[in-house]
Parts: sequence; structure tokens; C-alpha cells
Amino acid sequence: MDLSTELIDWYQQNKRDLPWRNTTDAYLIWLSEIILQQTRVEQGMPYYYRFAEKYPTVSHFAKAPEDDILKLWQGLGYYSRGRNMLKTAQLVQQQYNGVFPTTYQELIKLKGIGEYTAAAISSFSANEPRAVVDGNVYRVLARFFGIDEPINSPKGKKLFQQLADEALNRQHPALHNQAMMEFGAMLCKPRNPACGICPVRLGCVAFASNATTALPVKLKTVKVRKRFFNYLLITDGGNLLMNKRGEGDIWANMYDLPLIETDGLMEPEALLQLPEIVDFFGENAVIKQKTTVIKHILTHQQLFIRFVILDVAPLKLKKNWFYTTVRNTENLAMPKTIFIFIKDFFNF
DNA sequence: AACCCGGGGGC
DNA sequence: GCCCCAGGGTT
Repeated sequence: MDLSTELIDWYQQNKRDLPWRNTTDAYLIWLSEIILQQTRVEQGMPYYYRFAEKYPTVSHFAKAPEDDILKLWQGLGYYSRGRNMLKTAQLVQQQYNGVFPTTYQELIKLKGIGEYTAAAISSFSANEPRAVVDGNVYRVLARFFGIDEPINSPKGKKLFQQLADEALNRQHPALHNQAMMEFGAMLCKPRNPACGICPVRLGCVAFASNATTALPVKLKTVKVRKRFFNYLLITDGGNLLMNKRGEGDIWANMYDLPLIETDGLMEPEALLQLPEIVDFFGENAVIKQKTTVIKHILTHQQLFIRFVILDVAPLKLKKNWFYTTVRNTENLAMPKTIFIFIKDFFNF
């Protein structure tokens, strides 16, 4: 038996009884599909009941004030879904005389309906042979066929849509799509998949190679964190206030200057007003000099560094702060940017 | 192609 | 803290 047949068998024995599975009303299916976008079934369920009761047809929905829709949507997140639904309901009411479309070609034109949702509605309401590709389907296909192409690359998306199309049971599109997703949600889960009771484990490439945890592959956009470092330089000419960095951050256990990290770019004058600064330096700290902001690029972080030369001695020392002679800074392991600044400042 | 949108749950 | 959830729209 092929994958689809096996999964449909599994589905018919193990499926959850979900309200939107007991109808072919395209409007109600649309309602459920929009609610369930990026939303767990358990979270979306009460919203589905409330919407279906208050707006039993698309005509009822189309007449609703946007405030009412958003109020009912409250707590579900991604609120543009609610706004798009109203636009779509109004369009369906006017252009389609209140009859919700069931063909992929018509559905895909509507606000808030993309490839997945168009495939879902058309297959569930009219058995149009369109393969859905959602998070579950990506996972099931990637594991079963052992595909390590990233699911969120353009190439990967195309590949998985092709695989899904090939795997589609064209005699039973609705059943097939439901089965694929339910299987992914209940058994072939992201973590701790129940391979022990999986009906298709013998045909599963990932199971055979013990690679289920590694699939699917997802490109994680190496998101670069922006950080704002305000370094304080405090010296009497011979001695310099330094800081020894701790664990768990860049430059661990190395040395730098007393650091005030802020959430955004902050002018030194404003910096001195921060309660934490006042606590250490009093209210009479004078800015003797300040540098421009230096951009320091690391792999995962962009540091915006500014040095502020203060004409004040701290009232007390923070943990890890200590004085050393300017000469001795040459013996301390420091980030290059810091060391260069100190070297230039003291002209050695 | 990158970014934004959100609350909730699992680990 | 990070990942993921029945994704889609905008730039």
C-alpha cells in the first residue's frame, strides 16, 4: 500500500471528531481554516464555535461591523485574519451572491486565502484534487521521503508542493488531506514522534536512518541582534577603571570598560540620568568627551559602541570593576575595538 | 527574499 | 529561551 492509503486507514481509525469535518459548507470550512492558520486546534476550537453560532452564513458575516469581528477575534492573534475575513465575506456576498466559492482558482483570489487555504477549502468542500501543504505535511513528507531540502526556501517549497501533489490520492482528496495533517499533528509530531506505533515506519526513510529529529530542515534566518554598548572611560591619567566580563555573553571572561548596555541608541547626556548610573556616579558626573558611535559587526550581533569619557570617580564600584594602571591594560585580554580606543586615548 | 503579524504550549 | 502551531500579506 502506498503512503496515502496507509495514512487514510490510520486516519479513519484515529481521527479526532472536529466540528468542521462534519460539513461540506465552504463557508464554515473557510471559517475554520482561517481560524486555524498558525493556531492549534485546541486554541481555535472555541472561536470556531462562537463565530459559527453568531454568523451562521457568509451573509451574516458580511453584515457584521468590523469592531464586532475583532472583538470576537480577541485573544486569537494575527488580527489581520479577522479584517481580511470581513472583506472577503463582503466580496462573496456581493460578487458571488452570498455563495462561497469552492474552486481553487476562485478561492486563491480572495483576501486571506493563500495556497494552503485554497487547497484545503476546495478539497474539503468539493473534493477538488488539490494537495494541501501545511506545517504537518512538510514534516510528514520530509521524514517519510528523507528530504533535507529546507522547507522554507523557495526551492524547498516548490519541491514539497510537487511531492505533495504526487502523493495526493486523487480519488479521495479530502480524506487524503485530512489524513496527512491529522497524522502530522497527532503521530508524526515535531518532537517525540510516535514512531513505535507508526503504520508507515517501515517505508519511512527518516525512521530507517534514525533521522526523524533532524527533519524537516528549516532555514533559520541568522537573525542579527542589535545591541547598544555605552562604555565609560574613567581615569586620573595614571589609573583606569576596568571591567572583567562574565560568562554567557560575547567576550566571556575578557576585559573591557564599565559598560552600560541600553535597548537603543542613547545620548550620553540621557545616559547619565539613568537611575543605575546616578546610583554609581551621583548626579554631578560630567561628560568630558564622547566618541561617535562605532559599528562593530559580529556573526550574530551588531554592536553599536560609544565611548564616554567621564570626569568623575564612582561613588562605589560595581562587581567586576577594578582599577589598574594604564600601562597594565596591555597585559589584559580585551576586544580589539576596546583596546584600540584605549591605546589611542592614552597615546601609546 | 525578508519581515511582520500574536497568543499559547511543549520542552 | 526557542520552536512550533491546519499561513498570508507587504515591501
